[in-house]
Amino acid sequence: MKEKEELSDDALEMIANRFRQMSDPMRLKILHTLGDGEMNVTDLVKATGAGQANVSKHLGTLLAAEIVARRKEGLNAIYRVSDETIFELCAVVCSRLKRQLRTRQDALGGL
Amino acid sequence: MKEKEELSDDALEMIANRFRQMSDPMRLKILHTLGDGEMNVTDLVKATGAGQANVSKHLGTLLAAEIVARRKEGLNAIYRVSDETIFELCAVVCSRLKRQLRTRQDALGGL
DNA sequence: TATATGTATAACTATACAGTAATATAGTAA
DNA sequence: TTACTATATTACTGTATAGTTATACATATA
Repeated sequence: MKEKEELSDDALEMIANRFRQMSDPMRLKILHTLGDGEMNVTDLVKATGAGQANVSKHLGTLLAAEIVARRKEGLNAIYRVSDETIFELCAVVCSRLKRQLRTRQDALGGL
Repeated sequence: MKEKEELSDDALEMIANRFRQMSDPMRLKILHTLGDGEMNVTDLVKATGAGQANVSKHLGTLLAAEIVARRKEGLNAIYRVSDETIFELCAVVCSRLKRQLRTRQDALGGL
């Protein structure tokens, strides 16, 4: 009977790495865009306003982390979100942020 | 009627910042330790094996992000987790990682 | 074949930040 | 007062990485 799940340094590293994938605004933008459905790189470049090389690099890291998947269709590389838990994570963070901001507003009271 | 919640660059930045707080193994270790209950800095230093300045700095950023709270008792600064959603986030990531690793194991099949 | 298009990669720059050592600050005890 | 303890902060170093430019690679088409 263990009092609390122990976390090895390796486990902490893996968990931290997963969060690090989500810690960049541009990657979040790419993932949010892919939430609408699969898309090729060129369209992602247009949708995000980032440079092509930059988008490609972000997709590479997301692919390595198995957060997105890729299929080729002729010249196109079509990406999609393969790990739906990222939306769950974002939902938790978003609602927390909203609550936090609302609390601050309330703190201002009648100002 | 909007097709999908739009996210401003500021919102993306805030969400990314929250994830960034969770993207460091030492901060995760500190938070995991605090999961057992409130603790002062010296005990956190012992529990994590990190340097005092390092722990103090991490606690400072976590405090600024309102993930932990602090109360003073004499010389001691006693910290506790004030944002329980971080455990929710960790739980999602952990179960995802377990599933991912299990899938890879299965991929090896009878090897 | 040559040319154009979509994507990936290499090399580089600039920035952010984790960790450390030394010091400062604040409270306690002698 | 001085000495001690707990915590915070400052200054610095090294490393990781986001973004850019140029280029390479792969596939399609003329």
